[in-house]
Amino acid sequence: MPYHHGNLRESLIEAAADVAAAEGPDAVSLREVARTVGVSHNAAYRHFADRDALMRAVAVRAMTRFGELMARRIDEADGSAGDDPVENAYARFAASGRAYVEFAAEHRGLFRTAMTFPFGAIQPAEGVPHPYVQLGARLDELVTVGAITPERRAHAEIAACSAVHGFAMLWQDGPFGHAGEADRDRELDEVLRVVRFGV
Amino acid sequence: MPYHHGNLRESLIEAAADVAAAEGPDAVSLREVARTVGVSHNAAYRHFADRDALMRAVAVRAMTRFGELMARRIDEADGSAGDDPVENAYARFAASGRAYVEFAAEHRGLFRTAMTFPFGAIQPAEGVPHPYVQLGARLDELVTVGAITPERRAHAEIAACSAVHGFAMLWQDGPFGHAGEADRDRELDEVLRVVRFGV
DNA sequence: TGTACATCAGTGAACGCGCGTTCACTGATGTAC
DNA sequence: TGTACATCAGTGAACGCGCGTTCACTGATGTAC
Repeated sequence: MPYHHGNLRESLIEAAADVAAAEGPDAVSLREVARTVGVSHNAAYRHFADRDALMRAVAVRAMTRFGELMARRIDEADGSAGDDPVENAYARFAASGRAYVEFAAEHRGLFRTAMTFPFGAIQPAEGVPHPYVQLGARLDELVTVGAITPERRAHAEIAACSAVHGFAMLWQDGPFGHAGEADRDRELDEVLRVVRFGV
Repeated sequence: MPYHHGNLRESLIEAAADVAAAEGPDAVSLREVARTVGVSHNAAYRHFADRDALMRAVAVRAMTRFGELMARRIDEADGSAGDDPVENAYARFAASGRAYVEFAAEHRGLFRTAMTFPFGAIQPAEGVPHPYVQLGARLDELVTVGAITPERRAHAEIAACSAVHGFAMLWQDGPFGHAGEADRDRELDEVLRVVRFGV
């Protein structure tokens, strides 16, 4: 073990996210995290002012990764539904919802940590759009393309966010049994279908 | 302050729920709860084996109150939509969803505490049906009455639970701004409308 | 190219804190006779 | 009706623990001359 870790800041964030995934963000302690990384418990103070600063850093990383993943998934979906602009807008909308659930499931610690801060308190890194902004942009697109009326946009947003967020929460800890990734995607598609034909 | 409190068990549960509402279930400590109630910190051990037993008792109370509230709201909605059995079934279904959000909002501490236990681990008191069982019964009713097909029932349940649970979560801590009770009910009705016409 | 020195990134001991839990105890209450 | 005694419901001191944080320190690295 070299005296200088080399990448301590990043390693601490990662270890904190791991604890948060398993036991919740409240259970994260500086000492345990430092122990995991193999460093004395106050080496962390070289990189973070205090425990709260570490948790904020975890949340910022979460928002950044979250925003990146969503942008990528939306991009990948572009054009997948053919030439019809309405279908395309729906495909991009569905992709953003799927990315939401994917991130919550695969990066549980990051997601849960970000959720402990008041909404809007944590912004992604420079250049990465906030996930909720991206979701909102999908709805704007649906309006532009004539799929939903401007008056119904706000309601649609609330319905879409609720469904997607609730699904993400309940799939993991709730009554749905979290069978496998394939089942998850299939059920989520059904939920997104309900949202699409309900709005 | 008399030597015998008289109702210590109940008071401890209530105080624990209050802390859970404000700072989350993880932040509940036996000592603080006892302090709040005005009793020495190990008087609690007369009523609960340990901290976990207290939290379980809070969760059981939560499920019981939750189940009672939902049953009452469903009952109140019965007949409110006229004689059409389909409309009546939808009215009862919507009432159960509204009760879900109402409980999560007005009994935040109880709700959050119940949520910390794995799904199904906590049952309501004798004679009170579990909220999710009641929600399921509403869907069965919709099938019986011919409003949805049996094949779509499972999907409808997931969509309904997701939307309602997500709405409850996001209204409080999320981007929706939790304006007032009236706004909440209006928006929730919109979400329930989306679910109704989506399934 | 070598060396003095500032700076950076870590160590290890110590502090005070609130916590869960246990122990030995005491005040209040109910019941048998 | 009075009294002895078991039982119940509380008190207060103490223990050990892991935590966040601070302090004085040291090893490694980079840079000016």
